[in-house]
Amino acid sequence: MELEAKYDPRQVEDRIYREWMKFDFFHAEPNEKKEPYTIVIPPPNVTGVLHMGHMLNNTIQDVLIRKARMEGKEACWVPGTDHASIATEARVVAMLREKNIKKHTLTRETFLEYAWEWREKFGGIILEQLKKLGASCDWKRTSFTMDPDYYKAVIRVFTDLYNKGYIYRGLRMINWDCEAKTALSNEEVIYNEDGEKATLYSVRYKVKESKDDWVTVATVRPETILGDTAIAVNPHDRRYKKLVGKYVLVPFINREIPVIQDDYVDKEFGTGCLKITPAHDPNDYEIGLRHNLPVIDTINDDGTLNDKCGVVKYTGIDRFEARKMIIRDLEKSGHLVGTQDFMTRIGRSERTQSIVEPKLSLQWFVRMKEISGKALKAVESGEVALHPSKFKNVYRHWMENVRDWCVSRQLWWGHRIPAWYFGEDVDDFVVAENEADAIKLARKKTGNASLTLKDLRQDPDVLDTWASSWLWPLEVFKGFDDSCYNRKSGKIIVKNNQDLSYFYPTNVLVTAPEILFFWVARMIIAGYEYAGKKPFQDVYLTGIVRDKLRRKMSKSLGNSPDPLDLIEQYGADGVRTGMLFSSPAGNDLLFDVKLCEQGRNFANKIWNAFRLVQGWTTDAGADSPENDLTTQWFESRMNEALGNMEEQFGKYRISEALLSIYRLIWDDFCSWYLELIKPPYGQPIGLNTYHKTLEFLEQLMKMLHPFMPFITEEIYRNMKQRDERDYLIISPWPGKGNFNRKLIEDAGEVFAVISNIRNIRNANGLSARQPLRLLIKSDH
RNA sequence: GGGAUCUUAGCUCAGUUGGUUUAGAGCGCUGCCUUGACAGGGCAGAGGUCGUGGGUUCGAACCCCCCAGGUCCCACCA
Repeated sequence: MELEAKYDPRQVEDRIYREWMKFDFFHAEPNEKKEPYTIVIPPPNVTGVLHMGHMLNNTIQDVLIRKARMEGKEACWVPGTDHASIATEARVVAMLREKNIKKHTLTRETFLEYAWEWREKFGGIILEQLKKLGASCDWKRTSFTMDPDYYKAVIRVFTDLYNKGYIYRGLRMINWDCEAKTALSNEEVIYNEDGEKATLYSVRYKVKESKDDWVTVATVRPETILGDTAIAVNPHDRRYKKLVGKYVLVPFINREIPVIQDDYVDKEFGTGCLKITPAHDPNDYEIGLRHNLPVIDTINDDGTLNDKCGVVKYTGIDRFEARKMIIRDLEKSGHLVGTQDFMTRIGRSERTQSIVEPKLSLQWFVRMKEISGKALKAVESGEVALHPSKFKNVYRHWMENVRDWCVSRQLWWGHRIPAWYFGEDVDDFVVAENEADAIKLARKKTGNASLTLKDLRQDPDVLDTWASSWLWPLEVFKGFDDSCYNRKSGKIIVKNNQDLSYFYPTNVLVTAPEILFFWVARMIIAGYEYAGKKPFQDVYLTGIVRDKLRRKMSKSLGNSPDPLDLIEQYGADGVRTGMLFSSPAGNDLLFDVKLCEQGRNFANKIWNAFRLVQGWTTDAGADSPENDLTTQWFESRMNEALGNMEEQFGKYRISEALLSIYRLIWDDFCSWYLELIKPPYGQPIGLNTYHKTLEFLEQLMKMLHPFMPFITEEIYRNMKQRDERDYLIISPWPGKGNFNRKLIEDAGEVFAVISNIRNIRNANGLSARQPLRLLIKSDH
């Protein structure tokens, strides 16, 4: 067989992947004779495309799952996608806008039809891309967070949490996106890094029944003045002692509001007086609660002022336009006493970029403190181990200060909240898994047995995406299936079905630190709450993929290479090793295409080593004691490296494990071993040495396979005649072999001598290229 | 403001409980070699008072304190 001197991944990778698929090597089933090894993929956004972060993340998962598979474990890597409610809805809205269709002109049903259509069209792309990377996922288990069973599970869990008292509907200060008309979680609000320039207005309020006494406050949001219900000063501020208890008048409308004392107020800031607008500022809201202040909500959902503001000319005007008008009017009326530039941080919606308004709103919340206790302990005690462990501190800090989780989103794409309203009162609702149950409950609650579905209105909102993805490790194994939970006492406990009891808890979760709280912590909570068990043993937190200048890779910067282009150019093997060459857990990865080039070069090096060995002829008489010694040395060296790799894998030091095998192959095998045993051109090699060399090559391919699955499989299949189903991907991981440290050390000394000879020859202009054994003979 | 973490060769990072590390790797750099697997190759070499200043110790890159700088997370000031 004549082999090309250049290894071309394009002629190998797709073919090999199809062969693996043909024999169903990726699929795993409960098998009591084998130990399970499970990974669930962090489900990418269903409409997303592969980016460099995915490449890194999924390469690591594939390395781990392939190694486990070779170790004889029942290796199950569950793939899937996330419906990603906000992100996907935003994309569908944008797509419709291009067609000149506005979302609000559509019914919910029509909009969802468009969304599903969109999903059908683009939903599979990212999974196909993963196949290009070589991901050996159990595709038969592919899940989607809005699959019918998954949808049911999410609703079931919501209902259960409500029944247990962990979910409540409450008036809370939330971040409001006036453009998308939706609540945002804190995590979805972004702040400009350096802060932003704003104007701080000094506005004076007249003290009631005084001749010319005024109180001056500072504000950057004069439009909220009309919602003021108090002025607060610090209790220790002597300047204002005499004002406390008096009333001042709100400009324009002359509402009488009290001057109160609260520790929150900073004496040093501005004038030391703070206007209190409970409806439009979180801190003011808290102060309002403490002092029983009325709440006057002056801003509509779309950001315009409403009639509660009390001034007709501002009603219906957008808040920023109204601000301008109010400033002009304050100036005219003599209330504005000064302005100054001021650096502040302005929150913007991650999706729409519009400025976020704090707003009081009825939303659904999960009481996090009550259900997160076990999850905190699990990480503290190491029952769930974070890698690197420095994230333990971060995790603890967050869990100890966890806030209630606002789970409702004013969107259509997602799991619709299973609450039904039957009246105008805040308590006129029921929570149930389905309409039939809802009617029953509503009849009971109202005492009206003739109530029908028509009398009920389902909550229009959907659940936060994470309220579905936190069930991922359970529901991919159908944990909330009808047959697997019991409803005695109205509570749900996941019973172990066959898959679940075998594959759960999973072994490791590989994900980004940025979603440690959104997702990882919540999965741990859900795991203990519903299965009574942790969802995974280890959490491997990857770094962020950055460019050479340490900038985060992003679409807007245009500094992110297209992963598929990279694969086309360097092969999946090359890209995988490129990603891994520099990515210790938790450290950011400074990506450089040169690393992929290094990976591709490595593939080529291996290919040529194979080409050399494959071209040899053999002769039983050509074996020599020198060659025997050489094979003994290499065997030792190889086993030493294998031990190192095992150790590194145990600590999730994947890139170091790769470096071990990289050096073993490049330096020890190619540069020393092959050079030492290489027969003179055209001459045969000793039969024994030859067989040993093939054994070595095979073991090296095994050790490298998790990292570079394609080229190793190709060589494995081609190095000798094999059975139809004898593939490297399922071949056993090499057992621990002995190694002779003395032999390795001695060889090191010998090699140093040889290097020295080479140097001398080099200096004398003699060829250093000739086979090492001739070199040694001629100089000794 | 609260917390975490980092600072080792030109770059990116290892250095495990302080003593075989006279401080290592990969890439880069410099020089030399090149018809016999591979120029996408081979060999060799140069490069670091381990951020600053103290301290503990027989001994510190490693432990303690101070300072300087970087990164990240959380909260957020009208």
